[in-house]
Amino acid sequence: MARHGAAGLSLREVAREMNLVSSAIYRYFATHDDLLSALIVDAYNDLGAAAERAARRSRAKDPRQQLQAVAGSIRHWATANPHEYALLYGSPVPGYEAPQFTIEPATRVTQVLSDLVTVAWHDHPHATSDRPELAMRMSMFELAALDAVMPDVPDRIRARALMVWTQIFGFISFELFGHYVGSVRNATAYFVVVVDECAALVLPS
Amino acid sequence: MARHGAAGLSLREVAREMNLVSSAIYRYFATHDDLLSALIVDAYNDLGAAAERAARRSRAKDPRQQLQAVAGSIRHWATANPHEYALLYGSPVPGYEAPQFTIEPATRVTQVLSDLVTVAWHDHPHATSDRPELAMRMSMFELAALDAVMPDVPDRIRARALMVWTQIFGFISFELFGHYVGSVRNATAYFVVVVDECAALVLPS
DNA sequence: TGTACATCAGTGAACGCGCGTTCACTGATGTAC
DNA sequence: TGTACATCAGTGAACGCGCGTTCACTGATGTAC
Repeated sequence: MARHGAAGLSLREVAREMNLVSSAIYRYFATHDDLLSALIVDAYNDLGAAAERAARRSRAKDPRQQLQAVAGSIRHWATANPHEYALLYGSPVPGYEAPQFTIEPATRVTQVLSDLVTVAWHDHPHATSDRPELAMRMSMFELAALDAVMPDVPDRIRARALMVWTQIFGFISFELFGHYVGSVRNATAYFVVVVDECAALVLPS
Repeated sequence: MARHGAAGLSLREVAREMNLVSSAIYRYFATHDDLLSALIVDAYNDLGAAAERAARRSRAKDPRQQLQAVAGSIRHWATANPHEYALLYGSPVPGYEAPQFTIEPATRVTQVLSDLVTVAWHDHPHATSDRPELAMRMSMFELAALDAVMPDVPDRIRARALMVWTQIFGFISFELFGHYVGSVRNATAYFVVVVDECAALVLPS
């Protein structure tokens, strides 16, 4: 229903994009925040579906290429839907608190990355490079939700998987929000290099 | 002048925080965008100064601890000034195009990181771990402004320095914008681990 | 098959609000002679 | 030392605009008998 207007933040703008009068929105959503939540859920599902599709299509390839495929699909989605991306990963909307039911769609894209790392680990358990200091520090912080997400994967790999997740979205945010202007000339090529460096952190070489 | 109101985006809000009537702002800034630019420049300088201070204070320590100090100071500033951080690194303000003179203040914090890597490289030129594939890919993309920034440092280290920069700000954005809720329990401890992993990428071990 | 009524999707006018911007003004401070 | 005038920092009312939200409404579609 609200699929068309996902670009804009304002209720009236969304209505306009759907060729509706502003009050007609209240037929579907009780309040502005409800509309926002629906847009957010829609966007998360759209992104999640894109990542899942990329993972499915690259299933036969080696883990590194799978990561490239998934990361590339995330970046591609973000570039194609910059407003939606900013809605999900940009500054939080002031006064808006995301309700519980937005969490599950948000985890879909994360799940894809986690599964990739988990499968790769199970296939080659000891093949990932490691540094002892990191393992030592692991008791200092705890990963909560990831307990269920990456079963049997050691904490140091989990910590790095979270880093990779951060790196990918940090890259996309920097690129879309203009912080690479003047520093990176070919963002697409640089992204491939970055993802490859990430792969070295969490995947068997 | 505008130092007090750096938290809010709206001209009237800034005026309010300075205990001024909204029209009084026009004594100092011709338009809303000019005010915004001034706030942005102020915030970049504030952040840059904090990072420079951290670098100066940790000059005697080893490169890894210097990186921890600088990264920690960036995160500390962001946590203490979340609105300013969002203004600089969150979603771009719609319709606002940052003028040229905001670029130089923006590079201050980057410069601190670059200098750190450069000095460490010059002290121990061959001590940084390396992977051949990365060096091969380097011809595919080009770093522009960094030519002047990290003299004599090889491209593969430059590429990683940019990754580290991205990782640090990606982390802070994820933390401040709520994407670690449910995944990371002790963000401070995890940040130390992440920065240490970053150090392994660009600094001599 | 035809009439009566309920449901549904959307309209259009109106509200109060905060916004950026303008404009004529006030009153304090500084400078000239 | 005192008066006259210019400069300066800020006031306060007003403007048009887009916003979220309300409310009574219209007209098409579906259901009951």
